[in-house]
Amino acid sequence: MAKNLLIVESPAKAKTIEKILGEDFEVKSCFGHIRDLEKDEMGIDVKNNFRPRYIVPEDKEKVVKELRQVARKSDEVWLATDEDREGEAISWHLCEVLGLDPVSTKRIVFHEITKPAIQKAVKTPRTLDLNLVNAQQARRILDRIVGFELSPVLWRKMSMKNNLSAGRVQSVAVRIIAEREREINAFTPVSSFKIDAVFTALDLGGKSTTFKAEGGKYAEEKDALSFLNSCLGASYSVADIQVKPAKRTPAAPFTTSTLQQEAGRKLGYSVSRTMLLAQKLYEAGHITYMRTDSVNLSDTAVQDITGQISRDYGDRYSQPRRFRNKNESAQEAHEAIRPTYMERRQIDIADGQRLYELIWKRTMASQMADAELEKTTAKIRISTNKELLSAQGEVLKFDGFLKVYMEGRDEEEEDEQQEGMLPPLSIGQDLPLKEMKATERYTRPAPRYTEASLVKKLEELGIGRPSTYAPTISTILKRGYVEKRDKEGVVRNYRILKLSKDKISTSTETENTGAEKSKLFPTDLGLVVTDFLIQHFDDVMDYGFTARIENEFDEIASGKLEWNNMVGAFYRPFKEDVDNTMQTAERIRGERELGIDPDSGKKVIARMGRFGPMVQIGDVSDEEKPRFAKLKPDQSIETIGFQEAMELFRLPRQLGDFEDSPVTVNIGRFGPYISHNKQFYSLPKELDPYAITLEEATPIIQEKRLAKEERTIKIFEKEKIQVLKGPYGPYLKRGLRNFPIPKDQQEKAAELSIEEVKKMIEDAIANPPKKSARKKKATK
DNA sequence: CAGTGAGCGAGCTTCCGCTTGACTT
Repeated sequence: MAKNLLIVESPAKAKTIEKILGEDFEVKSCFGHIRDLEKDEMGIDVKNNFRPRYIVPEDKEKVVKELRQVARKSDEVWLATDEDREGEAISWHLCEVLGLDPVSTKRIVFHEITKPAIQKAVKTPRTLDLNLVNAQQARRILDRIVGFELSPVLWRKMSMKNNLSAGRVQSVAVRIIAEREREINAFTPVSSFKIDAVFTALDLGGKSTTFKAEGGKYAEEKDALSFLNSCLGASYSVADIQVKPAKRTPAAPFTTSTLQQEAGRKLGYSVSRTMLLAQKLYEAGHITYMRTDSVNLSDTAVQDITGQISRDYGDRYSQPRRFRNKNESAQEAHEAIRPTYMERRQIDIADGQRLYELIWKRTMASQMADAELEKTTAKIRISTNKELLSAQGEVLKFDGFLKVYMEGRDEEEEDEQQEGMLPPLSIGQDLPLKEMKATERYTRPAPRYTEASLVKKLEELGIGRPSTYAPTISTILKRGYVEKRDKEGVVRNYRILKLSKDKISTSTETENTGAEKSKLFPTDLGLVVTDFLIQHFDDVMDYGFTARIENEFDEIASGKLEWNNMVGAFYRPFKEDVDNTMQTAERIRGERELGIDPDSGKKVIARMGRFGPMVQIGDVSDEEKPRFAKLKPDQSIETIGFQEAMELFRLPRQLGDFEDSPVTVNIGRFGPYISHNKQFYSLPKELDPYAITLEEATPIIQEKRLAKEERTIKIFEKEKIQVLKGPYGPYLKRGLRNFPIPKDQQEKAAELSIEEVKKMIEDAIANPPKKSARKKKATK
């Protein structure tokens, strides 16, 4: 048995370190936190100065048991958890659980897993920083208080009884989405007319080529038109040329958040997919740790990278750089995300190759030379007019880092101006005009968030940590506060005024606008809950809340503040808000009045109901019962109009009784249908669900029933299994699902026993058709 | 693919951050 036990957080790290340290050390991993607050009564003894009650969670018992065994047999235990607040706390919990003295136990840290770094760390151990541990406890306890006090408020005040939750991170994440949505809803596009002209000139080879120049913007069509009019009969010449050098600098190597953003933009991955693949790459030893907020590269890594650049592209392309973190809250326990060996281009993980390549390129580019450009601006004079047109061109003089990598762009950063090449021009040169246009362009609202741009925003606000970005998004989706979906655009007209061959013509064109793919939309539930939380807990919902408490955690870490005092100062007013809200606030309904129903004279309101967003005519206090209608999936309490709401009450329609049971028409997920006696009959396309009568409906029911009888071979009433005749032979139906009958037994379908049928269904479930086979069919 | 939508009240849910497998469909 080794003399020393060294404990790290990650098992992948443990393996490598054990090789480096040799026989004197046994290296074990604790798999992150090993203790957490008990769930009963928050796990906090509020009256006793917020004394926390920690327990070892069930899934960590095995790990702790093993660590205890090894620790007992070792002479000395070394704590080598990550160098940040959480890591320090994990080490402290290890002391508590393993019976080590927190004042004398050896604590070491390293930022890279190389032989010299680890040997140096072992030579210079320190002891636990208990102030830092206390800062972590304050963080943990405060998050528990916020989450476990706010969530029950929602359970009490929301009529929807699914498991709602609120917390310092998730609730602000939903708020960001909600506010963007309202910004978009409130946005009114303003149009203006942008002038651009196309000229012809000779290129370097003496061939005729065209280039574009831009003019001014006009708010009104008539002003744009009068400008074009003023250009009739004009001649054009180069008034001025300016050439300026410019450069572009590579982006820093990846952190968790930038990797998630870039993988989203370039590969279309969700943040959880990115993290899943990155985890695989890390475990296989291909990349450094994937949950980090540091842009730092170790010295050995920089050597490896610059060496690779020189070999691949020559010394001119190599330019070692140090990147600094913008974000002060970065805790820098790890390096940036980079390949462990730059010479490795291909990896054996099929799914991970594209992500690996992205990381490889970004890492290479970060240590490469700037790209050098030459920007040319030419001013073009109009003989009949004082205005100048401006043409811009860009020439890449030296590609530098662009040789391997170009950072992707978010929608909001996109500018419409794209710079191409300009032909050689000289001052005074005459330019023949090919055409000039004034195109109507509309202002656009800020785009909805993608998963990755939400992560970016959260990081900017200092909310959440690399290990929680992906889980936070999963949580707000799972709770139904937010949905990820596409939105179809709407068609809009725009005007074009064109000057060509000294004549002006006008036309109206159409464009599709507002279409979005895979974006985050708030649900009515998300909007209503966010409003409620802001109304009653504006401090916690504030975008600056996390930053403010982080400052206090830092003060605790530096010994200037007692953690219990800090938590107490937050708790007292917060708890008062919670108690007041519990007692006084009404049920959350998110109510909006839409108008008055002309038939009954009663109020029409949209609100949140027991089963989700709904419209209601009248009130429960009225003599007559109120009428209710559920909103369709694409409708929202926030935006539904009166007419649209009233439409919802046209269905379902009761047509009358048939065979002593009511016949009802409605529109379902798959189109209009009739329901009768718990059976559904779809409506032929030519029949209008709003106009169909009982006389028209009954034949449909009878026909379908007849057809069904003809198709039925056998029914097992008790088990609700049917044997049916299909176009390809007999098959089984249980509930809504169909199951095949094996070919050799199809002939005796009518004689099948219940045991045989049940077995067939079990077999079919156990051996589902292969995915690839189904996919092929679907794509055909 | 129904209709439900008030309120009562068992017994349930919930946070953030650190780590991976062991599960099922």
